[in-house]
Amino acid sequence: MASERTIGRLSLYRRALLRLQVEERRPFVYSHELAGLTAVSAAQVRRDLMSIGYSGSPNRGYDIGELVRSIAEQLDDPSGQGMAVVGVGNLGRAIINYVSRQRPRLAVGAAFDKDPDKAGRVIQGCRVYSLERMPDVVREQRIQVGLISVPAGAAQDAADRLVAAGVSGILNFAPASVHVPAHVFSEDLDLITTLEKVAYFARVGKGSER
Amino acid sequence: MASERTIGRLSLYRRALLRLQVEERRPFVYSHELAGLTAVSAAQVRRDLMSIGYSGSPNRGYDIGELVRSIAEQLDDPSGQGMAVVGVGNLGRAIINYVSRQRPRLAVGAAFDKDPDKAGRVIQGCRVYSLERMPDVVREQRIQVGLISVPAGAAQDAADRLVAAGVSGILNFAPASVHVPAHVFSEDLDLITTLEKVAYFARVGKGSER
DNA sequence: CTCTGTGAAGGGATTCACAGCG
DNA sequence: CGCTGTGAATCCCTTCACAGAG
Repeated sequence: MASERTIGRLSLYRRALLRLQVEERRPFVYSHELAGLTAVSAAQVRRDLMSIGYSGSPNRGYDIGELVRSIAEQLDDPSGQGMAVVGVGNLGRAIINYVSRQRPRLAVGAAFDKDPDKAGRVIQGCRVYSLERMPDVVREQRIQVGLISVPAGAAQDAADRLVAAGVSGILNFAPASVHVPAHVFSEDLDLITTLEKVAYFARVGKGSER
Repeated sequence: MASERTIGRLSLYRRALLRLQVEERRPFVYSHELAGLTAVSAAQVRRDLMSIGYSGSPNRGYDIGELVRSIAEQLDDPSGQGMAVVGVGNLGRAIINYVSRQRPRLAVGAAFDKDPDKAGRVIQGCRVYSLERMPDVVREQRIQVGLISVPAGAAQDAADRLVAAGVSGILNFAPASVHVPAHVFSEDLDLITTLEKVAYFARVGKGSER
């Protein structure tokens, strides 16, 4: 129902809302306030909230508590979703670290690396397994999402193994696109490419977004 | 001239082309081959190349060498562009490491951290300065792009300092949107948000892209 | 009044589909 | 033939603008 862009923004809204709830003890927000906090237009915010079927009140705005619950109902799996990281290099370690520190509803439950020396270690509360163990571990821990942080040349193999093991979502940090079957969702998050884009617009100019 | 999306893909194409050039010694590619390597449609590839004014030949495809040069002409600053990282935590270190390992045309020339103990150290060939030194260092090294990898609460301050120091592009990894003046290009690259999006589509399904 | 919810309009980006060429 | 280059069509996303509600 909700589009890819909308889902991304819902996650953004939720974080802003939680911050509002904790820092100020505010019970309501207007669409334009939420917009300001997330660098999105007010009309866009209303559209997005409409798409999850949540309604605010014209004179008080949106009830923050209820809204957070509505968003959670969309985004979160009630039984929790596990994730696994493939590739425990610098970037992989930083990701594990970062994600567990932010404590979202998603936890990195396992890591995999082809280096046998790394297997058996525990990084940031996350055990490292050999690639061969992937099918078992993924099944046992009901892992649905795989993060790929291996070198470019190994990315497709990592994706294939993840798919074979049964994950249905992949976030690929490697500087190479991976191909997956149609039933698997995959997103490439390419640092170098993004960096080159920013450098380009830093040079030729093109106002910021919002 | 070229749109934001197109610029991102040009960077993608270049990387694929360079790999083709090195690994196979192929002189030409067809749009559909380049498309397969980058998870983009063939028509899209042709459109993008058209937008930078490069023309292929109907029977041999595109000359890889010339095409790489054409893309470089668009993307790269002939005199080089410097970058700086603000926030030398786990993520910041991984970024410095990762970027310098990939050796793109962009080099991280300096890092900044508010922790005085970190100032003076050198990480992966990159010196860490105190935040106060930013204006000088940015000017001296002609740094145009700033990467923000500080905690959410410090992101806007980091952005303000970077802008004041004179950068014209910001890539923000912190989980909070930053606001910058219109003449500065800024992109938020939010790991948690992206992760939640992948987890969502892993759960509810929605074929992969391409 | 100032807000929300939303039909309608607008704007981009992507794909279609085909002419033209070697 | 099979490819490129490209107008036209399509699709999706965002914004406009206003009715409706308190």
